[in-house]
Amino acid sequence: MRTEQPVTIVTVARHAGVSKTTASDALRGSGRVSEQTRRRIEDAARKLGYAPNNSARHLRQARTGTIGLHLPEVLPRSDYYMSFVFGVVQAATGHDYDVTLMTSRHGRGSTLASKVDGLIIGDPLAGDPTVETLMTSNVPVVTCERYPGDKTPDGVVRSEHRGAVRELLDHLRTAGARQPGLIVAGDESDWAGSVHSAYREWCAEHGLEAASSTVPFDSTTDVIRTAATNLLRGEPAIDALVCAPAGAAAELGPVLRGAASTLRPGFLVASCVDTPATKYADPPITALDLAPQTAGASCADLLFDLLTGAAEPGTERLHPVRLTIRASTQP
Amino acid sequence: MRTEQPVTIVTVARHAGVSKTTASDALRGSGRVSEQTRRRIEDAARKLGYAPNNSARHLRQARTGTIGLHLPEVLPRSDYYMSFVFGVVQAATGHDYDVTLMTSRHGRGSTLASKVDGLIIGDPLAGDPTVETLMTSNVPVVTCERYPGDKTPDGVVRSEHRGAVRELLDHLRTAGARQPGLIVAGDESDWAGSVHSAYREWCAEHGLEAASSTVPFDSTTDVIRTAATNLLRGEPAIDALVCAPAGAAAELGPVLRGAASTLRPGFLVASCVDTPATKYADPPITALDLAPQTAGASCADLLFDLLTGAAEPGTERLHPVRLTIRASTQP
DNA sequence: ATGAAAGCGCTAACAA
DNA sequence: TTGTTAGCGCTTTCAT
Repeated sequence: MRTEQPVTIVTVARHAGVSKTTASDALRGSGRVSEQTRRRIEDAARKLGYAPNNSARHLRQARTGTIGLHLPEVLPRSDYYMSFVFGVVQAATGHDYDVTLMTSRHGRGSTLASKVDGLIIGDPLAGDPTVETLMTSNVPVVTCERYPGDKTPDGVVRSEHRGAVRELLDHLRTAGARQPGLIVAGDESDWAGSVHSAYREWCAEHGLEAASSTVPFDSTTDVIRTAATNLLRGEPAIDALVCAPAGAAAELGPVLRGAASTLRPGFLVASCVDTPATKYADPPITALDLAPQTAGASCADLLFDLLTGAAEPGTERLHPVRLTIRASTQP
Repeated sequence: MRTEQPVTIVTVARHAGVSKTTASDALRGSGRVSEQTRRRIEDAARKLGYAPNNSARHLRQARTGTIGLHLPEVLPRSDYYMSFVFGVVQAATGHDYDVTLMTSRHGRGSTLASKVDGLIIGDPLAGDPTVETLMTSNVPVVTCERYPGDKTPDGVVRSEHRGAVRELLDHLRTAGARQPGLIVAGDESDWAGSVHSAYREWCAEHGLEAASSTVPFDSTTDVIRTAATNLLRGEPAIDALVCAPAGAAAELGPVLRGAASTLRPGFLVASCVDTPATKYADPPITALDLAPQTAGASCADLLFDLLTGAAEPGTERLHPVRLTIRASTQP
């Protein structure tokens, strides 16, 4: 039965014998009405099954109560993003905001951003036209990791990837690795760029030649395996492999088993992104835990602070990353 | 500079020298205005950077232009859901709907559903209180897979899992398996229930004793490995293992390598859900491709049809599933 | 402590 | 083909 006519705030007000205004104030707890009438109004609302009309509310308040979330459409190995999404939704919900998803399929034009109060962009890739459009919208934008393009977002949540990678490399060295190689995504993302340059820097400091292979951001396992195979073939001295695309290290099994027999035994493997796949690989893989869910929540919190004025435009917040050592780096 | 006053439809109308209504009609292409003035209005709109106010539009039209998407918050092995989400968003965007995510953290009460025109529930689990609330909302609901509770949703997109599982089992038999075992999620989800009962049925028809182990829907790899180990220990005759939780088969490596040495060689493995993890496991694992992205799109399409009256409440649409044979079942 | 009135931006109904 | 008017449901002045 979808014929029942909608319950508006006037319905409630009438039932409670008060005016629109009083009903509104009571239901939002503005502290303007007496305890007694407030209770009466709340009872009426509950009994009638009143639900506020958000379009009306937002029209009046000149806001939408919604934040947009853009993610790169990377389908393989999406545990990171899924956690990130849940983190954003959880925190946004806590601040009474809804979250609508915008992929790169959403139309261009500023129309996109006109429906939200703010935007969160997870891993903004340089050159993604949708991201470029969103970055120049007139609502506050928070990115997870810096945007490698011209515009600067209003807020950034980022991690000390450089330091974390160095820590990981130091650990490998301690574990006996002499020449670690790197598989890394291209420089479209700030994260991948940081990983790559931290690696090169570390190699230089230790008098090693950097041995890395760059793959596209959304590489499938095929591509990564080929890259690994070629890297190991081209640089026979490599005795440890660090893998930057999320969870991809876990998929290198065939390559590494082959390598372990032709190269030296005790070959080490590590990942720059921890996922269920790395945690439960055989053997479990040492990885950097990027805590995506907390990162997502942090983005939503920062955006909220920007919207309420609690944070200044230009704010950067650091999000902790933790090295998790597992069997794959314990020879 | 966020001080510039907003461009409304009146601004556009004034600039084009027409009335509000004409501007509105022109911009929405109602075919009421002359080609000439339409062009003039569109130019003005573009020049002014006009973007329609959705709250106002939706208030007027008594709809929100938004559909809610609820997913079980299953963090491990989330490739399936991520693809599903992108499918929903893509199709919804095509129909000019936004998608907002609702996890089980969203408050109870009908408030939840009052902000959307319709709901999509991916894998509704019996007993999830949020799902129960959503199911009794007064907007159309589409579920992916049937809801194992009392209420019936307005639309269902589902697959012939029973038939697919039988096909998979037949394939295993052809490949030489005499006694396939099953790891399956509990009956909170219709999908898991179907898989389980199809398995039992098939076993009965072939004069075999069903050897299955039930794990929670959101089991981590730990739990699944333990279940597999116990199952293999308890039923030594098992020479093939079918795994129902998404992608989990790929994480059974250690268990199966152990099994392969103590049990008969040529042990077969298959998964009821294809994911990158099964595709790129070592060896690649035979799996049922549930095509989650298309499934998501299908849900959004059905919901749209229900909203526009193009589909009757109670509609069920079938979504194809394909058996993908890989090395893990070719001894 | 409460009410009355105005108006957010838009579209549908009614005129011209 | 175009314009005028009313009103969606709500919150925010401004009065009382």
